[in-house]
Amino acid sequence: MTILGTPSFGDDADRGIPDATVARLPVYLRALNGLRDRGVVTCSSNELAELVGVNPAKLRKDLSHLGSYGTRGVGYEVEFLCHQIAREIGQTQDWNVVIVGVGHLGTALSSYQGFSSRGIRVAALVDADPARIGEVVSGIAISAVADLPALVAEHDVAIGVVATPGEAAQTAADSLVDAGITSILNFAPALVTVPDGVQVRQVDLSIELQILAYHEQRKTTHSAAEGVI
Amino acid sequence: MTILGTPSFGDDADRGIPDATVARLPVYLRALNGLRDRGVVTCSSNELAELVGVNPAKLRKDLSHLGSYGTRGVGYEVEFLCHQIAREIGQTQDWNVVIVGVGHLGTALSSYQGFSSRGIRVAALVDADPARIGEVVSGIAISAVADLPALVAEHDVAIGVVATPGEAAQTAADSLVDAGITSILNFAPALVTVPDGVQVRQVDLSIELQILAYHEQRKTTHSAAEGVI
DNA sequence: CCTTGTGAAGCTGTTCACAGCC
DNA sequence: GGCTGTGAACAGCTTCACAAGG
Repeated sequence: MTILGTPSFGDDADRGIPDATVARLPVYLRALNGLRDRGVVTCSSNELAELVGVNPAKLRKDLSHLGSYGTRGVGYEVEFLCHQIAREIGQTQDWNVVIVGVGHLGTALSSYQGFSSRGIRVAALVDADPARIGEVVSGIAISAVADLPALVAEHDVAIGVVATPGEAAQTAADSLVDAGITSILNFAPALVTVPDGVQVRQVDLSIELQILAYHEQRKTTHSAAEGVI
Repeated sequence: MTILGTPSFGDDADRGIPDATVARLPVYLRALNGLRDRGVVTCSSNELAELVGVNPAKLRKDLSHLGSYGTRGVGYEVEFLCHQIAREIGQTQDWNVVIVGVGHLGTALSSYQGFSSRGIRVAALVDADPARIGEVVSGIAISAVADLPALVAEHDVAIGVVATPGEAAQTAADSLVDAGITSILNFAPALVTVPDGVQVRQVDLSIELQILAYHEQRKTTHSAAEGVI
């Protein structure tokens, strides 16, 4: 879950799809890919909604933002819908990313199976530790931070991933911005600030756990004060 | 960001804090801890809001759900507010978690600095590969999946983390449920289904990247059709 | 003065329910 | 008949703006 809002995205009233829908399209696409791989040809909104755990009406409204790609009385053609969603969220092209920080987390990300299967290619790894430069991780040689601008240009990198310790996150983000990156995914447990026009999505693994902990706590603190009639 | 809603949380109208607020409290708490460590005694809603990047009014409304802990004309006392938020989100006690799947991701999570600093203790590691049982990772010996119920009981584990490959995620979740776990954080790129009463939060690292890719694509596809007057 | 706390307004997202079409 | 697409109602969250209080 991404916590912070994305204030001031720059361009406004275009023909944009609602944020909430954009966040769900990849989920739909994964389910549809699964169906296609199993040879399913068509699929109703009810079936797909059940599969991904959302309300069927919401699913239809989401899909309606892409166009009228369903057939009344029948449903959606799986193959065709896959293609349309993939086009909309930019999965027809591969996206090259660079990971800054090759610790445990960076290593895990560089070999994350969820990336390769979805058009995301880890094109380069960068680490601040000079001793690690040249070391090969997941088939990629680690480069120096100073090489970022060259790497970005060479591999046409559009997105930077910060996987450093918290203290180094801001420095890493700054290096990415200096190298011309305008979209950053930050896994470090720290808030980073960037210039206007640069997108940051914050993924804080401990916050997710804390949300679960909050609900757990409420479960146990539940035997307390019950309303008297 | 967590994508899917959390339908049917079981108990409803209690005195619950809105979900959106719960998701932000840990962010506020981190910022406040930082301020406290730097010796800051009081803090206005404007300052804190600026720090974490939210609207000041939203911050005040969020905090008002905890009680009236501010002083008009002055602000909030940092130390006191830390304590109140920590109490509310259950950070006064340590939460023990078990990680299922000790690949790169599981290893990264087991040593994630963001956990230990926030009351989350990795109490046990479990892997399906018999060859890895007994191996020590981040100071913890890997156990067998069959030992889950015993581990959960012994360490009073409240939350399970799934860090397996996608194919194994459902099996891992099932094992956790069987062991009595009712809160699961799933990092595998796969949807898992669980019985009613069990909470799942899905963290899909590639979805976050795809959302960024969508916005990147819109930036570049922008030179197209501009409205004619 | 200052800043909090909060009604009220506004906005975004969700759900319902049904018309339209196959 | 079944299912999509969508207006309309609804719910929840955000923002404004200001009264209340130090």
